[in-house]
Amino acid sequence: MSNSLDPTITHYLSENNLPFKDFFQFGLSVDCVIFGYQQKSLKVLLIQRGAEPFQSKWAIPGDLVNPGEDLNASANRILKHLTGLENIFVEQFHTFGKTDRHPAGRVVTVGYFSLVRGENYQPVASNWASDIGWFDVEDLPDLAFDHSQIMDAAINALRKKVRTEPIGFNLLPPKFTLLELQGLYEAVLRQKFDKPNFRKKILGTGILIPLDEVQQNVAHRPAKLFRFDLERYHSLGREPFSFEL
Amino acid sequence: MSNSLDPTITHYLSENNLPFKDFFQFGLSVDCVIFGYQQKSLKVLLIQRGAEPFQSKWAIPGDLVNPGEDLNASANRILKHLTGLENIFVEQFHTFGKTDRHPAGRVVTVGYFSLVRGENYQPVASNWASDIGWFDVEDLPDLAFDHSQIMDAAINALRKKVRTEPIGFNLLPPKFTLLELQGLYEAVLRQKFDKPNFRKKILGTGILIPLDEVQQNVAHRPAKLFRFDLERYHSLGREPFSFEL
DNA sequence: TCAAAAGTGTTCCGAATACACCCATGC
DNA sequence: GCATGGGTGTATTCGGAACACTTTTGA
Repeated sequence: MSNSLDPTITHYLSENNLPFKDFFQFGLSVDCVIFGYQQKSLKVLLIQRGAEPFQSKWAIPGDLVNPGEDLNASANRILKHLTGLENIFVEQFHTFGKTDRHPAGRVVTVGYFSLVRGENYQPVASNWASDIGWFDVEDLPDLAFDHSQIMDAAINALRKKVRTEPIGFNLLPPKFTLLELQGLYEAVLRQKFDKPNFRKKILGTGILIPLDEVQQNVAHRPAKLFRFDLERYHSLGREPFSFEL
Repeated sequence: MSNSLDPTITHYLSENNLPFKDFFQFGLSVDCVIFGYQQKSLKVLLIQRGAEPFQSKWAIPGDLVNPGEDLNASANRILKHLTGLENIFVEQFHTFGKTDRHPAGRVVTVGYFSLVRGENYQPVASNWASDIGWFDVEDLPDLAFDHSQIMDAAINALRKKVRTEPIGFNLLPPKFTLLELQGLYEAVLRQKFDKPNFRKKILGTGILIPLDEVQQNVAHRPAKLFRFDLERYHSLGREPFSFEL
């Protein structure tokens, strides 16, 4: 990475009598809202801060971006650090840059949300987290910084995205039943669906592959297992005009 | 804005043997893709760079964020500066932070897109633009930096948003005909619509107010004028489950 | 009277909805 | 047997697509 200056920038700075350092003085962080689906509820993974400011407050996991690190790499690093998982679904949704959002100075944070399966993560104690845990999205504690606002935006982004793209599968194990899938959508969208119609709709898309496997050890008729077919999804034509999703 | 340090940050830095300055060394800019609708086509406003790097290349208008300035304020400042307009539709869509995206160093840019009506702007020459002009989105020149990528993302964000929320009206004058509205959607979505069905669908939403006015001096039956009713829109219940917009 | 665009009505079809009903398993 | 969830079929309704048609203006 070069330290030479962009003539455009220097020109601008001298025109406006501004010292150079003021313009490369931003702190940059990534915050990652990690969603999970457990006990038929949508959950988020939060950490409890181990230091001031906001010591002992719950917060969205995040970290400063390293100077030579891409934003996505930063988000993946946080996920790896916290859950031990790699190659999981992660997506940027909004950047928060209010001047007063961080008491230490101008720190702009890029918000990501991530979807992980079940509880198969490694909770890792760290220097910046005294505790870590899953919270129901319907019952969240007060959060540090502007994290409540970031959380709201993340949940809205998830709800919006889940309606138009088949990302919900990232919250389920690779093999799942249709009623598990329905429960997931009901939890995310806070909405009940009719079982027969849900089946028809999902199966009608052709993006689910029925497996030759069924549930084991259940006190009722065992359900057939399915898996999501990403290839078939991509080979579909889409997007009618709806205007009001 | 305080210059005191976040103990979390300093702790982290000392733990990792990293100098403080490395973490507040980010440059931050805002790039604003300005869309317009003219001659039945979707256009964007570009500037021609007056300085290196990428001198004389076309680029998305943007600027460094001032230290005490919110991101949205920055976007609005750029719009005001370039078009003379205030209070116009603007929305953040994505943040671009590849380490090598700017030759001068680590500059992260927050992408916004904006919708303006017709050509009622004041093209302003400036120290960082040698020229300025509208380009058809279907026929764009090579752009400076990673701006082609940013432009693609902006167009996709607009297409996605225009399907689910009534933002298209920001590209039209306050009073418009249904066929003008239809032409706008056709240009943005690259798709033809059936006139009778389009009318029924739009009118059926109840978000358009018919005015007691018609077109003047047209060589055919003059069309009724309508305006968009934001209040009525907000008082609507929405969102069925579509999964495939 | 003709061109051009505005505006309406009707038919058809497929998807979404609302149900009623049967099936397989563990206890 | 019976409780529990798995799974299917059908009738109805609603909205979208296709398209034929009439109306109003300027030239």
